[in-house]
Amino acid sequence: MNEAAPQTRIQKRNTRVILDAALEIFSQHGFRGATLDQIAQAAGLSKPNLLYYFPSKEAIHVALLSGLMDTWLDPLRRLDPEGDPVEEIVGYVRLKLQMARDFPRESRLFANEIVQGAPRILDQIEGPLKALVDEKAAVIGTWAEAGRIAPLNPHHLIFSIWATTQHYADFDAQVRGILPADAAPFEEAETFLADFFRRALSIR
Amino acid sequence: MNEAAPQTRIQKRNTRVILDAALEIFSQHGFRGATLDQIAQAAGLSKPNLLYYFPSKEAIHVALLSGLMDTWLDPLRRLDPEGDPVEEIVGYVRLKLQMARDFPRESRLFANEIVQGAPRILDQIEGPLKALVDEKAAVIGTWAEAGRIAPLNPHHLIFSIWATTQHYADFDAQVRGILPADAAPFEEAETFLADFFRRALSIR
DNA sequence: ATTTCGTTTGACCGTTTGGTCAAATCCGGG
DNA sequence: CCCGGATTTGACCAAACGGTCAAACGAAAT
Repeated sequence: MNEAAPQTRIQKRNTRVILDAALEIFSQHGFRGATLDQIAQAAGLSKPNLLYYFPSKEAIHVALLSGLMDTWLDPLRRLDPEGDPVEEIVGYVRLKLQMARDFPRESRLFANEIVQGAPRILDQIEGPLKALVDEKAAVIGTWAEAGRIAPLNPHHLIFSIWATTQHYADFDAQVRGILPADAAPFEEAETFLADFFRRALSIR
Repeated sequence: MNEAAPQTRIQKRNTRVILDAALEIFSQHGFRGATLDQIAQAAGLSKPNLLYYFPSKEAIHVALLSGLMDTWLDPLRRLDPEGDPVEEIVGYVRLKLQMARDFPRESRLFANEIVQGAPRILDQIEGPLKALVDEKAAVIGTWAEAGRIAPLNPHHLIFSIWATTQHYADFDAQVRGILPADAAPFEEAETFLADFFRRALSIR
């Protein structure tokens, strides 16, 4: 079997269906809390059929995580060293919040994994993720040194952006439990976070 | 059995030992990922002995969550309406960050629970937690209206404090994977967050 | 029509898991 | 020292779980 090149279109379709179902289940229950039967049912397939496309439960999980990592990092990659510093960062905040709104399952998948020590993706964190963050932190650092934004630790600034935006996906249950029933968390958050980061960053 | 008043001192000791062991295991693996055998071993007791003190695995989990909720909310309760607005809020940030540093297991326990939809504590969130947050948000709201801090949505300001501080406990694996090996995440975070919130809040 | 290869499944297996129970052990008060 | 209730445990159970396998099915090509 040629693993590098997935062949038939039915194979492509089923792996997609499986990964989507697995995302739904894993993000809701975590790796250990999810069962192959649940994933199989959500995918509309039988359990042995799942294991025809993926060798194990863990293989599905790993495939999900590494396949999603790129998408997840994309907004940060777009932070432009040539742009206006405050607008670039606030724009990144907005993009990240939109991702939390539009892809909450992906956010919770990572959250589940990292809260439990990131056993399956620690190497990806220490490798490509760290490299990208270091690169962009350096950009923000030069902005700070040039006096174009407030002098704040760039790495921790990035952490604060991740924390505040992903909060609305990962802790959705808490946010909605506290806000009034008719509130629109993500719309309110967009206004708040844009103001908030703009105030913290701009030099006056 | 009188449930309202735990009797013997051996009962008190063992329930404490069990809850501490359960905190360790649940916070590392989540509810579904933790096993009674793991908890029993961590507590130095046999599995049937655990179930002599608690009727079920879920009962241990619930006891932990509700017992910790009070402690967890204490810093917010101390936010003083009569104090200096910016200093009160920055002080709250500091306290919350210290809790993340000193009680990461508690933080991760809640994180695990809420990420998965808070099925076991949704009523506590919508009840006492919401009440306290609404009360303190109102205080912050009057500060904002009086022009003593920047005009920011109080509820979302509180969310941003929770998100940024708990991030260092819940996503510790990621933070340490990205920061240099010799970094001191919590010390850096204290400086960063104090500056950050002070800049965002203060009127200049 | 037959071959061939990709796909699907019912039945099954060994292990793990939460929980039970009767019997044994411990321990303080009389 | 003895008694009765509190405590502890080895043995056990049923269900759930991840995973296997041989057999059946499907469809396209010859």
